[in-house]
Amino acid sequence: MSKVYVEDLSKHVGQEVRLHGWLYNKRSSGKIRFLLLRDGTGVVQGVMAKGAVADATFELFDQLTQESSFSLSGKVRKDDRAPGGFELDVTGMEIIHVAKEYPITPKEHGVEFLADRRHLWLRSARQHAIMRVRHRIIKAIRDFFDDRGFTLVDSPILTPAACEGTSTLFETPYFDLGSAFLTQSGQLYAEAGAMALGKVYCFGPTFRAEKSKTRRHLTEFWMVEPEVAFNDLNDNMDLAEEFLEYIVQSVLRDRAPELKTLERDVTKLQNVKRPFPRVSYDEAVEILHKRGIAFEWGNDLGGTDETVVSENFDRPVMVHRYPAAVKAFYMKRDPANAKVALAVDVLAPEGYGEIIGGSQREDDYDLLLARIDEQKLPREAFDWYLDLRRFGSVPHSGFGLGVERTVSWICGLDHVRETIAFPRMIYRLTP
RNA sequence: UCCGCGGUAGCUCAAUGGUGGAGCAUCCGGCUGUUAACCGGAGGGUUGUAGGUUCGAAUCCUACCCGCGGAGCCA
Repeated sequence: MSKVYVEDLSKHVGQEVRLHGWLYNKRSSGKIRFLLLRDGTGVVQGVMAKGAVADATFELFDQLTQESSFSLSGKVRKDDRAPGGFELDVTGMEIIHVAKEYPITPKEHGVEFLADRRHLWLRSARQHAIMRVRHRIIKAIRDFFDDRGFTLVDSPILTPAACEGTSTLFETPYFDLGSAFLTQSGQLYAEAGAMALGKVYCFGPTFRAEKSKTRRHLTEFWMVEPEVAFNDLNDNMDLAEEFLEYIVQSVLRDRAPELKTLERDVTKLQNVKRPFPRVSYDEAVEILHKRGIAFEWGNDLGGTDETVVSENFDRPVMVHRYPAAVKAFYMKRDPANAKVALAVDVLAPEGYGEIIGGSQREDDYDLLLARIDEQKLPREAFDWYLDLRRFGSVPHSGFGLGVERTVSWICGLDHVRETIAFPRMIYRLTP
């Protein structure tokens, strides 16, 4: 008898197969009994009628508790009544482990209760779907860059100092060298990589010790950061929109059942095609003023400001040329207007906010050094970074995409805590 | 750090000054096509903690603890 997974049942109609999994739920109508087997690839209902299986097998049903592990053998039957399209007429069952009373019932639960049991919560259909979409997004990210000649250059997680000098970092003792900090961005290292390999990306976890308490923040999150030598801001925006289109269309193509489980309105995702609207910060401020928002030129866009701007478009919008004062020291100023930086943020639709932040980098040694001094950053820490402007400096650009915010947007979630298996937040370090 | 909301059965909630309830989960019984199955029955409580007001507090007051959401910061 062949050992199969639920997702492959369509290839075994009429055959006797064996499945291994966990009890998702069971129902009984006396002499006919139904059990839902979950194996990680899907859920299938096994049907047992008294008399059709050995009495000993029929009675095993009573011992099975929710999430008990067991194997089921039976004949695969196509059945339009089944949500997955197939059912199993059970011929045999073997219990592997009888689960203790399972805390997550098929009814509603609060976020704290579920978060405390995140290791079990992952077994439920919704979380399963989110993890599958997340994985597809990450695969799309890697495929996109790999297919376009980028080289993966991983940046260090332990770093000697702040990359941007603004965020609060996690600090840890580091032998005789004092303190190390968990990275908040791999960008500076990616720039070094781009000068060596042309087109690179780094992809890893990043850490922010800020006490943010919102639906868009985690203290540990994943970020992918491409960096390309000889790309200017426009090239950077071209890359960003092609990238996002590729991710969204890949998920739409390969994860339709999961999006359905999540009850995601996919028509909103189908719009995500090039070209994306590009508005300058000045134009974004105009949009805000037209909506009656008292926004002062020079400020950064807040969460609600971003939502208002993005509501004007049916796909991600790229806002470029922000006031230099609110942006990082390494961003190049616009030659046409020294007050603004050649920066771009990509705002996701439906109020999901900033999912990409990027810029053309300052490639002039003297200007970069002046910025470092202006922001009172320690020169020594950036000496290696300045080397990139001493030895064959070139125009270059890149951006960072926040994986969790992207997953949250594509899945239509209301909080990023569900986008990663074990979220780390200000008041949560477990499980 | 600031602002707002909340904490009652294992879970989700009701009870707003007068005998703490319901649904689900658990246990027992019934049902040959159930889809968060359904029907009948049972057990299950120091109402977050400490103090105060009152004849009487889940309910009103004070402090603290914990959580949630938002702001700032950012992806």
